[in-house]
Amino acid sequence: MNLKQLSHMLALSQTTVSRALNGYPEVNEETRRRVMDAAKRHGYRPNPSARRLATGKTGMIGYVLPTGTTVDIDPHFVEFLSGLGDYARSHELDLVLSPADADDQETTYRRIVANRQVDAVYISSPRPADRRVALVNTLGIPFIVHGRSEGLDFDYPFTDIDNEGAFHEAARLLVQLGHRRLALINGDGRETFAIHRERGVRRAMAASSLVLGEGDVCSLAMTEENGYRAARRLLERSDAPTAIACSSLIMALGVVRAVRDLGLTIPGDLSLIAHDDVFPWLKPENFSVPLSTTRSSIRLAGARVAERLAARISGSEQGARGEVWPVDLVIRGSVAGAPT
Amino acid sequence: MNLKQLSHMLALSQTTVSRALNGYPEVNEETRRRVMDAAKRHGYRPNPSARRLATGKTGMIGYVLPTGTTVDIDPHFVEFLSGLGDYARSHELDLVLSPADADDQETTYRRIVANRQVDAVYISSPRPADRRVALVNTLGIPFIVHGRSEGLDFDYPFTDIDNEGAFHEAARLLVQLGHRRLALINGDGRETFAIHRERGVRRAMAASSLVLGEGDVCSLAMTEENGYRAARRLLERSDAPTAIACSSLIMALGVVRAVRDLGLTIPGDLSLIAHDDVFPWLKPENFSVPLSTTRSSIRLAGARVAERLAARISGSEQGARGEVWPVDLVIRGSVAGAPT
DNA sequence: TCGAAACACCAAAGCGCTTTGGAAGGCTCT
DNA sequence: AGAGCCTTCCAAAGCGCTTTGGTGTTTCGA
Repeated sequence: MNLKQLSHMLALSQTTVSRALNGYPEVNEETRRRVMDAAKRHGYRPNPSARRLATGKTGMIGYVLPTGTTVDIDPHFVEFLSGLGDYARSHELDLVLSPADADDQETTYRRIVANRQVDAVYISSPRPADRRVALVNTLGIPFIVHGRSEGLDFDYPFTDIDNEGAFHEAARLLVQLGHRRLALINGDGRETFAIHRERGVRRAMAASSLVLGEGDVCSLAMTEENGYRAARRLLERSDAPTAIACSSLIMALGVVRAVRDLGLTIPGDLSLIAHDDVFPWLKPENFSVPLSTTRSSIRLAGARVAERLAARISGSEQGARGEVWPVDLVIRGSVAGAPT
Repeated sequence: MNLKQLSHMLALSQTTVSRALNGYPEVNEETRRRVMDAAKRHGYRPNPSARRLATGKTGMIGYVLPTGTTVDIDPHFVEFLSGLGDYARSHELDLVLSPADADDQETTYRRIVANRQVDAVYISSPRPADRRVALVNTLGIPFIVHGRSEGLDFDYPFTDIDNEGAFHEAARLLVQLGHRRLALINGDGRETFAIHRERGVRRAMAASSLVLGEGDVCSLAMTEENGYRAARRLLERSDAPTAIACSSLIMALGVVRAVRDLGLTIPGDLSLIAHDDVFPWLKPENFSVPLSTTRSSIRLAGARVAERLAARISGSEQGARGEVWPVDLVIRGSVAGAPT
């Protein structure tokens, strides 16, 4: 059932039927009702390929997925996706993932924009002076950055959490509890979020004339194994830290294992605070010693990004507004005063 | 730069240029070279929207993503996606995720097929007599099932791992080691993979005249917390199992925690074998007691599914061939003879 | 009563590609 | 030399929608 058939059946022109269906004003309400009714009754759905050729609108949002045998997709991605999908579903949006060589995403961005494959894109895990952000900005496709870049000479729309503030608060608490030697087990140091978190810790320490030494911060991919290795390295030093801030729950698993392997205890020998993106399958309160966390639901962020993308597509959002969400600090058993 | 401009610039018809570019035989090789050359020089890329309207081919594969605030996307998904993306990238395929109400995926399947939004789809986490499989089969779109359904009155193409065989082997080993009371901490019991795994365990036990009691199998969503709860429930019984087979590494984390909480040890009091889908961020060899596993890379499965989908789209694969991959049994420190 | 504005509708021209149905020219073969 | 066949190209008709640029009919103010 296509438009021609439907309009023929209604003894109307395609123009009128199309307009009736798309809510244009220049059509009699009575006629519109007839058209709407017939469309529903015959299950008419405009062919998206045709509509898309005519309008350029696709009803899809895009994401360039870095791939490669050595590239691991972040497990956070799936939670973000949950939120995004949740919103997208209620607005009849689809998401298209365009796999790209991790080292050459630019080609793919150019392709999807040139081909008008999607109405908008989002960018995640941005880095300082991120070239992808600069690229999509000049290409002129609507976009939202999940996270922030830095040092770009233009403004752009983003949704981020207050990573610096979160880790500032966490470190401040630890310092207040008497800890003098802190360490940070961070994510990939090239990403902005990691930089912000480090900045937060440093700022809190500086307020008490403490410094985070070169060896006190580990920036690694967020795996359990890396958490373990980093913790071992830190804790086996003679001036081992008495408190650690950790960028992910998964790494925290490794930290806990290292602590146990070394015959130490939490929080007796080490206080630990980790960032929690809120996974349904791994909860900080269920750690053998309940884990204090800086908490922010990445799923909600996904929904929000989708919402803003939709708003940008429809034109109801414009400009380069960035929004920064506060992060909760949740205290549980894994922190205590510094050992004397 | 569109076809009309390009053909005009070459003083050829659109027909000829189109055919030259698409490798049709009825065009002079010399001409083809000229066309190809000009196309490359001017960066001509056929507009996919137009091509798609004309041919119906989209260059995309589809996946219906169940969503909802109470629905959690499996973290396995992201690993599968890695593999899929890896293959898709090298074949210029994109993946479109269509979010759907988890309780009504049928509408979405019908929509993407009716709208010809994708060339093929894959279905994951199938259940016995899965309606989605039946649906896409009748809708006539090329598809591959990742996993298997059961009790369908037709054959269909799938790629699955030998879940039954894997858990049969695991249980057989445990029985050989003298264990008499086994338990299974499984995934969602409505899914085929879970049924197969249970079947494997039962078969191995039956061979030694053992049975898996009603209370010896827990079928739950694969979270750390559920692993913990299930293990506690099992281990606090007077006739606690001396060996557990577990369907996921994440649940195994919970099992290990429960064992520790109860003051028991692995493998002294409990032998544990878990299924490992091979996550980069959580490895069985890094468990405090290295975990024995049935191992199968879900990432490779993703790549294989993509490969088969591409083959089906191009027509080079047909029929309902199902393939079942063997699973490795990897013995590590978490298994030992039954306590006496 | 007339002209203008408002209303309700339509024919046809895109959007940019593929594909059908030729057609012109050169070749072979008898 | 003429029939028949390749080879190589082309004009035009789709694909199914939106949108432009109207037309005919009412309504309304002056």
